[in-house]
Amino acid sequence: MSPIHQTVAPRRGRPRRDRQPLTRQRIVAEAMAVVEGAGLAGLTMRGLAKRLGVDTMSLYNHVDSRDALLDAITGAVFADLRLPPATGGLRADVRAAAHAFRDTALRHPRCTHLALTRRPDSPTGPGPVAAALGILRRAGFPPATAVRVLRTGLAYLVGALLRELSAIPASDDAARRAEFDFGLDLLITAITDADRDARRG
Amino acid sequence: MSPIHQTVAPRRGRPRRDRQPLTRQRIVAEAMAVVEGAGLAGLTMRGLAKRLGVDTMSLYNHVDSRDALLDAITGAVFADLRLPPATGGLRADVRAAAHAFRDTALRHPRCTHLALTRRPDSPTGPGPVAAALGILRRAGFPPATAVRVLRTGLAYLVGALLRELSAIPASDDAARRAEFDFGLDLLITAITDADRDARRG
DNA sequence: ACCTGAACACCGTTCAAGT
DNA sequence: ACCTGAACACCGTTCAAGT
Repeated sequence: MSPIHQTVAPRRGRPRRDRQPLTRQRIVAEAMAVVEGAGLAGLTMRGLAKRLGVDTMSLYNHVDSRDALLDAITGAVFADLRLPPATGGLRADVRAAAHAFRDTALRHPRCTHLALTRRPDSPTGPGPVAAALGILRRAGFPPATAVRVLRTGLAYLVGALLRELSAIPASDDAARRAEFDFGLDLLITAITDADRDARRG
Repeated sequence: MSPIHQTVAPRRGRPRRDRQPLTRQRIVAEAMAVVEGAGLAGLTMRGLAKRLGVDTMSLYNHVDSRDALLDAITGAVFADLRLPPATGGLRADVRAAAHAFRDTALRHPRCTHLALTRRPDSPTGPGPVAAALGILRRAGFPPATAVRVLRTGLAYLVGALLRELSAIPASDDAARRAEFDFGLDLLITAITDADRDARRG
């Protein structure tokens, strides 16, 4: 970032902010930066193009529309989610999965807010969903029940994170974390009890 | 609605869609109808004014901005929420409160989606919040715990309804209702168990 | 007090033309 | 294949003028 290292290659024609070719990936990354900095309303195709040193219409060679760009941001948020390897302990694994989700959310709060509130229902890619289902299946839940338990957990996650993401400027991380864990542990206890009951009877 | 009953009073000047004075309430009600019919993106100040038979700028005598109008819609959605009188049974009362919330949501799905995803954190007016806290306090939860339990329940509600509202065209009401109740009962069991444990130790 | 029209400063996107 | 500029059909909102 120091100016000393800013060796600018000679340019022909109109000055550009950079020489890298425009790609879909660069567009999405820059769009995410704009959303994090200026909010969703601050993301315009014209402003984004200017930041990339490109004509507005060039964006449309890589992205169908502003709406498609928002979908791409949503995809990028969830692509960032990685669940840790399962240990076999139901409580520990559910906790770890929920915290991995929360960590991703806190890494890009505004983009995650966007991702969680867009229509397409499945809030995560197939990878993490399969992993989370695996945790519940290994604990002994039959397939249909595992899906319902997972959906219940996702509902809590989405609601809790939506609230937390909106509260980020207002309250400190430790308080928000305690709040998140209270509800999470309540839910996990319900899940483990349901699991125990299912095994018993 | 029948044309027979459309007795149109004589008019002077340019034809108007109606003669009622423009009020904030009429603006908000019409805006909600637009959102339900055409989605949030279909709500424009210009289009809304046209529907009300009024110049665009007249809206600004009653509403500060489009954003303020969305806040007003959010308020109207939650104003529609009424919790049934509590019976004293924790499970029955929590169930009834959650279903009252869901009923309101299903009455205006798109406006509720808007309301649940807007930044302001408290998703309900003070009335229902106090009532819900009362249910938990009467069950024996100390004040701080009651607040946390309530927030956990609200997180589930918000997440579950957001998902359900997006699924409305796709799946039938009975299936969605069963899905909602599964998670709700799981959560209520966790709450009643925590309550029992708190009373015991 | 409430309503209006013109004007301002923006938008996303289509299209035909460039390289 | 990718980029560009002009143009189209919109936006929300300010402001000064009407009643």
